[in-house]
Amino acid sequence: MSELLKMIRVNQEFLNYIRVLKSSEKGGVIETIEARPTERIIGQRAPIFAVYIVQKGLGKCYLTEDSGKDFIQEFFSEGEIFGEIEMFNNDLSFCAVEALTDMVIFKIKKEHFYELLEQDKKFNRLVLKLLAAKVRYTALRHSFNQSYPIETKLVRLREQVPQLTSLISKTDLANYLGITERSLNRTFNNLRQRELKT
Amino acid sequence: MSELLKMIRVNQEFLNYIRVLKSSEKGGVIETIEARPTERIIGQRAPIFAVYIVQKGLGKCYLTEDSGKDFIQEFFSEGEIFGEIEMFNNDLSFCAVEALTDMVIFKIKKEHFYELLEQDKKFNRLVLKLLAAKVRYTALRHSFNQSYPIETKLVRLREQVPQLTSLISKTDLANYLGITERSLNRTFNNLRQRELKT
DNA sequence: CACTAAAAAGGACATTTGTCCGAACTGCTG
DNA sequence: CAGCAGTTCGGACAAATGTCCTTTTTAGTG
Repeated sequence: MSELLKMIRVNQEFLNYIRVLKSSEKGGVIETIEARPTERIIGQRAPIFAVYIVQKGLGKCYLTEDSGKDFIQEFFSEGEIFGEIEMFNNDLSFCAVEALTDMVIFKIKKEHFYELLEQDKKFNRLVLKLLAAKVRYTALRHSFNQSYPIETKLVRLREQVPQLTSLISKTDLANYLGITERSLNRTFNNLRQRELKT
Repeated sequence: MSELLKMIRVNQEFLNYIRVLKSSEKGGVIETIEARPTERIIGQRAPIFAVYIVQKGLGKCYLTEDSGKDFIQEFFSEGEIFGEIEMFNNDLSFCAVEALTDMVIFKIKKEHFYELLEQDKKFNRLVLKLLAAKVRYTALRHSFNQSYPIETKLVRLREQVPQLTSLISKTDLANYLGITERSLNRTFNNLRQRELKT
């Protein structure tokens, strides 16, 4: 469970297999692109023509509500895929994806993605698996987020990611937790105070 | 989007196809079971040996946090599948599923589910599609839930499900929204007050 | 129809979180 | 190093939500 709730998503197994494919005779369908920090790779409500798999670096997947608030769904890193959700129901993207560090990303065009799904059993199975993991992760996170006070959430994050605040800006952290920066700061202070006393 | 955020999940397309399968020569692998209100179909943290598809009735999928609070992930009705998430990663179930009304449910054992995935392209595609829809739904709901006050959430639900309170108990509603019953009542009262004034 | 036990609702107060804005800090530039 | 612009932080107050427990309602039962 703790593994599953990691805030920074990775999928080494999938990445490995993409690399295998890339160096096979069919590897031509797998392109490589790069992105610099703050660069937007896909936009919210945009039509999607390819899936993307993170090879290196860190990105965020977030959506902007009508109220103007941003909510971060996931931070993803090595092996995480995005754009695939939209492929299956021909939907517009519900998240924007933006680079936080320099990123290197595999890109597979829609038609080739479909081909792989149909013709490559292992690929198909890995995609099923990763979708299931995303459902599970998203559901558990939602439940956790609703059920505990901010302080508990922060403590958990820090346990997972010791370099938390150096990796991720406070604004992003607040948007990931669905709270304001003010509340985030306050909670950090409370924690610090309490830790000093012991 | 409004369609996607329906609180009571259905999947007519999938149900239709299961019915087709059921009356095909391979239909033997699809069993039918029934459940009465309050009956638990799968338990939290239990190993799962089959997937289930709702044919009729209403159920809830919820998980109990360490704190003792219940959080309802979904209400599902016709065509919704459950137990499939656990199949792919060999996990224990993260939700319990319980009947709210009389239910009729298709049941497909693990090994037959795998067979179908491998041998039936259409089935495979439908499962991919439905997993993607679940990710999308879960993600959008989480974001919405974090971003708006209780009142907004309640108003939306009532628009969707006019018979809201007769269909679903207040306790369940509160657990679906991740709030206490007290807050739910208060919000209902506020709404009522305001509506009387106009 | 009065009486009671159980369930649902609501009052009073505490706590948490958000909003608004001024104070403190940072990194430039002249 | 003074002065300034942009950014971050935190104080003061407001609003939302939770906790606890009493009151009210409901649905039986003799």
